Amino acid sequence: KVPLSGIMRGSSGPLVPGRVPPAGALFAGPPLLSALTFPPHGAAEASLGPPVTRAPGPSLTWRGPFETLHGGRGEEEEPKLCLESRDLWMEFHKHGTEMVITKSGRRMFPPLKVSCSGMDTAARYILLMDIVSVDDCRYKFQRHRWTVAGKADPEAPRRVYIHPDSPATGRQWMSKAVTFTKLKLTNNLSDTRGFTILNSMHKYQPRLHLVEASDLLRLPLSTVRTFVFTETQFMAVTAYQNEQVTQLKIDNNPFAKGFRDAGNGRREKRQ
Amino acid sequence: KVPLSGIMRGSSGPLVPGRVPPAGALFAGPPLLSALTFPPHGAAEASLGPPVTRAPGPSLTWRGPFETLHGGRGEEEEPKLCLESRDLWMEFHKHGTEMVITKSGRRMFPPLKVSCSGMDTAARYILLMDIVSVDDCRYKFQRHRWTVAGKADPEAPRRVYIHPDSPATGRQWMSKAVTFTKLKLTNNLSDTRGFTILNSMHKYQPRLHLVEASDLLRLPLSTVRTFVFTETQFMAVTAYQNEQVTQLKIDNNPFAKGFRDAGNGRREKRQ
DNA sequence: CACTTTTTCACCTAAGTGGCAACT
DNA sequence: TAAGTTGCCACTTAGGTGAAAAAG
Repeated sequence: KVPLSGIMRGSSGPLVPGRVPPAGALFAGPPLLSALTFPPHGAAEASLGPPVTRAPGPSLTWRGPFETLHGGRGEEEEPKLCLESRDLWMEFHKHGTEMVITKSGRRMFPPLKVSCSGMDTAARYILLMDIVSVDDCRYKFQRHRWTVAGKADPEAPRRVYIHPDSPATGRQWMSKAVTFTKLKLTNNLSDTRGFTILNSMHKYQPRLHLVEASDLLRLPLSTVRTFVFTETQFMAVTAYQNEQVTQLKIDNNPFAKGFRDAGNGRREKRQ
Repeated sequence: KVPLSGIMRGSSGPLVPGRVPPAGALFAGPPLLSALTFPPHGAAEASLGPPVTRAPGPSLTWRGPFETLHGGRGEEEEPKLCLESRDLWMEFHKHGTEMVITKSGRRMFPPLKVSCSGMDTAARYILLMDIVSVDDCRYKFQRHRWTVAGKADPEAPRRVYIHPDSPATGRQWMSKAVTFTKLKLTNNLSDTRGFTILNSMHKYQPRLHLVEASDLLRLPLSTVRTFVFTETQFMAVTAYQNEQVTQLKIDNNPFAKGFRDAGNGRREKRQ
């Protein structure tokens, strides 16, 4: 039970053989930066048809523009990401998920959580998340409904969140569900902490990007696979609009336990 | 004030240009592992003379065995690490610093904190910490004094703690003090979490190692510089022995505030 | 016995919640 | 006004303290 290696990396837990420290040198510089500047909604999805704004069926998974640069890998299995806690996401989704954004940064709830499969156990991967706008509209919430309230505000600076376990081997990614709890949302356009900047009252779609880090030497030709779970779409808000969404947050987020009723776990409907 | 890059790495804060994600591939495997298995106290310091067990003067800084593998860099400046909070360390040191070790892992207090200078702003470095025994003795605390109580117990498995910001550019290391707060000490020989394993009632010396990661391709020939601050030596204990040390901890560690007296910040001396 | 280690505890820090009043 | 945003609050989780008692 003693780890074979005596090397530990700060915040990422024990460093067993295969668990590796950061791979900076090859990652920096213009080539990768551009490779990581994933196309915005409009450009990226144009070739795939309009976005599924309301998703009645299961999630849509599609590939990014770089995937085609490498041909098929023959009989090799394809990496897959499966959304965890899908039931909870669907509960929110059917009411219209809302995520609070604040100046100081706010986590998402639920957090995006995926289980991985089909990866090359020995290959090294980087897992990224970004959030793109779903459409060109600004919304308002009136009479218990979201309605379009005009054209979208200017797009905020694009940010990419690299999962802190990156890079890791396929074996490690597949060994347990991967959670993006630490990602934070803000409406502060001049944020310097790397938080994801969104416009309030706009609709967004989180995306995950899987980058094969073994190909880092030949970036930006790396294989990049993009995964989209439409049931994770949400409206960015500075204060909750739909009180059914509020109640779902209170009922399911441990940090909001203080707002639950003692007995039945339900709060009296106010007003 | 807006970061130039929109890339953020999970737990390590914003990823500005030059702040890079992990560099795994080149880091794993036998060559580096052996390079990172720094020589134990006895072997490493043999050529430099006996360790300074009690340091009346300023810290001693010396270089590791790999440093000589690369010749001098001509007129280039040499990297330097300067210990922060030296006054506090000296307060502890003059009484004989003690650090508690537990099965579940305990932080150090004070934490090792250094400011960096003289680095190549563009080069990439990894900063490591390990803790080596100062001598071959087991100690006991009797009549308010530490005295030798026999020969040292068998050495615990050697562990190395990689600072979570690693690797980063010289510019980044030099931009603000670097703290090793998250390192944890344990006496659990079968620890699987990568904590640093120590023997209770033995004397230890923390060390910092600066590795030029630009040379990763040719490890283990990399330049490694080792820095030792003798005023950070400490005795590993499972319970504090010297009550003056206990009082210094209570007075200075925010987490121990509950044991401070309300008024004067001093607790009544018990028994 | 003498000495060291383990466990549990009250008390803290640090930070994630939605409510709400004040502000724009 | 009406709609949206901000700051502060009580409450929560999560985890870092030494004390004290219990155990070895």
